Amino acid sequence: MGRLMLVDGHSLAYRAFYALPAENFSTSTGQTTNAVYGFTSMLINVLRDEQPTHLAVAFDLGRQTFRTEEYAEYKANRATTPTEFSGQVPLIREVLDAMGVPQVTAEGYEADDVICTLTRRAREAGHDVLVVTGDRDSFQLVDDHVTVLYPVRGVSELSRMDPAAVEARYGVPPGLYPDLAALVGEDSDNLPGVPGVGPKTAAKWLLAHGGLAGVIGAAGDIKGKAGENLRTHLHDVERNRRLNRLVGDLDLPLGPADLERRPWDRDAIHTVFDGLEFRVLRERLFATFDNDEPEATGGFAVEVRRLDDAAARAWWDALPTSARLGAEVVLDDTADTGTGPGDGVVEAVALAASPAAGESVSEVVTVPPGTLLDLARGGGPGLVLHDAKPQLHLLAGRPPSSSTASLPEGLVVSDTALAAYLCRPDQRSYDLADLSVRHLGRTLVEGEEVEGGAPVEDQLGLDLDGGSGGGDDPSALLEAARQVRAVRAGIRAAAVAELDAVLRAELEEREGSALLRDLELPLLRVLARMEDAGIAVDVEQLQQLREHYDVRVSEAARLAWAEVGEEINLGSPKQLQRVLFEQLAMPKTKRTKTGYTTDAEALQDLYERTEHPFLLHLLEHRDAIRLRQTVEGLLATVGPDRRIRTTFQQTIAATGRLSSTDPNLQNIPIRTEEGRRIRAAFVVGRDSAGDMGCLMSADYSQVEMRIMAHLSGDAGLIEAFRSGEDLHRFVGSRVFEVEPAAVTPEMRAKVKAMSYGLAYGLSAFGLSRQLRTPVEESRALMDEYFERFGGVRDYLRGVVDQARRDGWTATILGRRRYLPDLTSDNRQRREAAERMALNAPIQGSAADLVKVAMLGVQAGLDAAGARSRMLLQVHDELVLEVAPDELDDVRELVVREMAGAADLAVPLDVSVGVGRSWFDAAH
DNA sequence: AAGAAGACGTA
DNA sequence: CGTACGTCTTCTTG
Repeated sequence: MGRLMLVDGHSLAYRAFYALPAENFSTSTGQTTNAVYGFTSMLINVLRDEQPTHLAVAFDLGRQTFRTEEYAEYKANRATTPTEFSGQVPLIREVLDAMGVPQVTAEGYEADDVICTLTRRAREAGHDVLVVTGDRDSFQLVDDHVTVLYPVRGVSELSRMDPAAVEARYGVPPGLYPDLAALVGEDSDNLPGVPGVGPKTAAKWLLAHGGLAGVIGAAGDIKGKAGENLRTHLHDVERNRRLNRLVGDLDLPLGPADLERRPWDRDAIHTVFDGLEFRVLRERLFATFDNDEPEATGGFAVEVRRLDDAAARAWWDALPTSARLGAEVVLDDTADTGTGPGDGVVEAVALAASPAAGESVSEVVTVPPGTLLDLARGGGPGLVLHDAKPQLHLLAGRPPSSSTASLPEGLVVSDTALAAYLCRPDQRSYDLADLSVRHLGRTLVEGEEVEGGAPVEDQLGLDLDGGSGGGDDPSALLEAARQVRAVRAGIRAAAVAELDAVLRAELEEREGSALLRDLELPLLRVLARMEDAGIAVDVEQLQQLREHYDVRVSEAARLAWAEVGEEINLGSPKQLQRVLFEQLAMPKTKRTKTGYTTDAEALQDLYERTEHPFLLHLLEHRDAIRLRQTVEGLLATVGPDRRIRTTFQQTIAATGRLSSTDPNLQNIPIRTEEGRRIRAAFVVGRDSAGDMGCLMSADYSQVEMRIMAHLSGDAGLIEAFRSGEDLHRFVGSRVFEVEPAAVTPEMRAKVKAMSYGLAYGLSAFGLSRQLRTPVEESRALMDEYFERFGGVRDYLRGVVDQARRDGWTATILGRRRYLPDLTSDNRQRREAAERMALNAPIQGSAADLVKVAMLGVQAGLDAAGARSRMLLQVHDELVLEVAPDELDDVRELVVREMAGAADLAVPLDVSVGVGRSWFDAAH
């Protein structure tokens, strides 16, 4: 006895398509996903709620069926299927494939017939059946063992149609429903019924005459207008009944026995859901899945021994020096350090040796952090951490009094988050629990992820909530909590140990091992030291700036409000749209998903056309409020030592770049005069030994174009860089066939935009929009450009071809980016992937170079025992704080390391500036 | 409370 | 209809 769930795929997808606003569901590549989302969401819910043992989804095959053959008008009233919808059906099928759900179709028949056939056969096998469909014809299948779940109100709610429900709704038992539908007609199928006969009349007749045959037989006796209509439409009614009868004897490739639910392909689900950008839905899916089949995804069983200093030393010494230990700090987050949320005290480090084969319970020890650091200083086993940098900060203690620089060399031999990132840099997170599920097929059972933290406590037989069994001895409770923390960290350490082995093999396969070992891993410590250092700011100057911008904000708002006569919220695009396009009836701008854009470019354009002063005040307000917010954000993060400490993210950007958060110091304004005042507030500070001398900013000039020249081998471009001539002037003189000296600023601007656009996959359309010139002109420019620099064109083509063949692009150092969408049937997705393929080797190689340079600079500073230190990296720029007497040495070091980061076909040009502030150091 | 959308800062 | 990010506000949804 099982429970078979049969889903009408098209019917539900259609419901979802119309229930969810398409504009709210699209991927970054422009694929609409509302139907996929709605369908999948509904499926997850219904699986969760109904727990079927068997499952299949039926799909229609085209529009030609035996019904259209009998009656050409069948469903002919339906508008042609929107392409937005049909494009999503294959995606839904991909989701189902990944979920291991069988799909059944039958040529010439509809999904309903498939469902009817499977229902019959399942009933014969003794199963109960649940039919999930938005097609009312299926009500004829309902009986004591067959229930239809019928969506009402969009996709969020399913109505449970059992015999009683059908009868309550239509006044007839399920068996008579198709008779009733034949009389009443079905608009959605273009089947007209008897005029003037609705469900009430039809039910009355059917009950009085025992069914449609009876009604037809007694047609002559039925009085009134309705009876007359019945007699003139008998033919329609009989036809309706033939068409709405579901076929129950199809020859199908699959029977109920083949539909038993099977394990889902986690990797496929990740791939599919990544592509669809369904993050929450994936979590819901796994939540449902894990609850369904816990035995398929056992967690980590650990046995934790707490070692004191002496025991830890003995344990450590017994390990082979080549051992790799999965590690995770044990954080006592109940200890209030008074320094903010998420802080705590490292009470121990959990260490897990790689498990011996067949071992089901991992042995984990926890050791005191001080002991561990001591031991590691003497060499021996290395640690593998997951997302090591924050843990290194915890281990090192809080700057400025402590620094990760003090941690033992060789402490961390790998980082599983970095390894996973190098394997697949496009993921948006490298959560240990996700990776564990994905690569180990094991659920990382963590207290936080389960209601009430049950699993770990269960494993320990503890009751932390202070309930009846918990006892009220406070020290016992504290001890129990400590043990829970140790077990949680121990589980993570055990997972890391296993993950390390798997990811090392995977990374090796992808030829990324050296990148991890020689670049990212050493860089991790460099970044940690930069984060430790922070950058000094002039707080008073920032406060003055805030006031200055604040005045600008108020003044601009006042003037803007005066122009429109009401105090609208100038930060609300919605209210702005109302004022601009309705109240002031300005010409419409570019469309967005929800209306018309009010971005700065559009506002500027509108101003040029209307000269309405409101627009100027609005732009002024935007600018000022943004600058004020930037300053406020910075002020909020200034530490007690007047320094700002960012976090560099090493596993976010798919191209290999770093990113900076909390606060983001990679997007401090520079383009406008007003914005640059913020840069001037970043100043040289002091270290433990006293005042530093100056800030130094060193950046690569045109690094991406140089990499393009190198990678393409284009003789003209290489010559441009070797000649020492201004790049854009040189290119302009070639493209426009004039002497370099005769290149006008306009010509230079055009080729400059073209050159930079190349690396982004710029189109003639995009170029024309940017240059505000006709498309033909920009196309001509592109043609001329490629004519002169044919190597560039050949290279760009070659990159995409290679990536399509191999599935990935690679940088100079072999950093890969996988782009499966290059072979997508969806043009939008494919072309977006092509642009990424063009850009990834260039942006990524630049990122490689800067990282190499950073390692070199750090090594040079360390070797010299310098006080000077690196503070920031802004993609092609390094910012350092230089000690007074080290300026010349550091300048020389930085230029040497940056320029020598790679041996390219063109020189790497580095420009350096120094000054009291970041602004002054700009050059 | 959490997420989407729109806007905009950087390279 | 140009790549890669992060963060803010407003608005919508659960």
